[in-house]
Amino acid sequence: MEIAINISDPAPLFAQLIDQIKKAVLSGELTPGSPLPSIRQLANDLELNHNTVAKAYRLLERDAIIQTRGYRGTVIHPDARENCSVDLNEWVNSELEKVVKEFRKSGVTDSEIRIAFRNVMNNRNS
Amino acid sequence: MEIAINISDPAPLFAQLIDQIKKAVLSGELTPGSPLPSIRQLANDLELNHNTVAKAYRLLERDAIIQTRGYRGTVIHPDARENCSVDLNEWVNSELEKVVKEFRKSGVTDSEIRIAFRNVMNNRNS
DNA sequence: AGTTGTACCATTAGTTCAAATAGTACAAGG
DNA sequence: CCTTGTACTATTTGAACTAATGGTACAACT
Repeated sequence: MEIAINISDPAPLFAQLIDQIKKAVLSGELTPGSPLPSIRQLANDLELNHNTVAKAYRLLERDAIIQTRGYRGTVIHPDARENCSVDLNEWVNSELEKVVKEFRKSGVTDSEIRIAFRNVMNNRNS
Repeated sequence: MEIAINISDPAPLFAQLIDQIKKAVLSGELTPGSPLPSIRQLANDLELNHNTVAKAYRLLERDAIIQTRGYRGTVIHPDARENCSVDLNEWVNSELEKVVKEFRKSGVTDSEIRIAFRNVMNNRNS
């Protein structure tokens, strides 16, 4: 499979990686069980840092699009195709939009919302 | 009434102002109808910018703790005392905490939550 | 020995935002 | 004329966060 990273693209590199692998899954180029290049190998080919590739792989595995098997390498997840259309980020987006809309309607300042958000995010027990 | 601003206090100046006026209301030092110094006057006394004081007054009026009457000055709101205990910020905080907790439980990255939040806040139509 | 994913730490550059200051301007009174 | 609250714009300072890089290390397997 071919992966092309565009440095001048404003999208983050790890996000470009995720997008391209998802597209390859949706197009059928990658099917369940298909092996993916190892993190270090891909990082080397694309001239990226291994941590950048690892970040993309970590997120893809969380969304059950790939499966990492440790020393046995990484393959496409059995349910990859279905999970490609489940966008966790869209869910987060719409949930946040609901509460923010309520806040604004109640006259809460954007600045206040941001401060409250920062408080919550700094609480590891949330 | 006496207001003391502490520059070395990490709390923002406008927040210190709000706190002190609220305390004065709760202690009974300021009762409904009591006049407050004008924005420019208070700014001058405390050696603050008038915009900083105006910000505090704006928020106090939104929470119905003071009443601004334009050229007739500013006074304490009739329901000031009751409204001092209604903390809008705490409501915002707990609402946000609920959704963030849900996100984290679903494995959403803090970074992803922050990005989604930024998106929502930049949408004026939320 | 070499490879796998994973988990750290530190650092750099760039962005975004909050807080505060400064200045100007307006209408409505006194 | 002076004051009242209000509403802008612009700017500066500092903090916080992201993305990405670089480096090191580990256990488990070939």
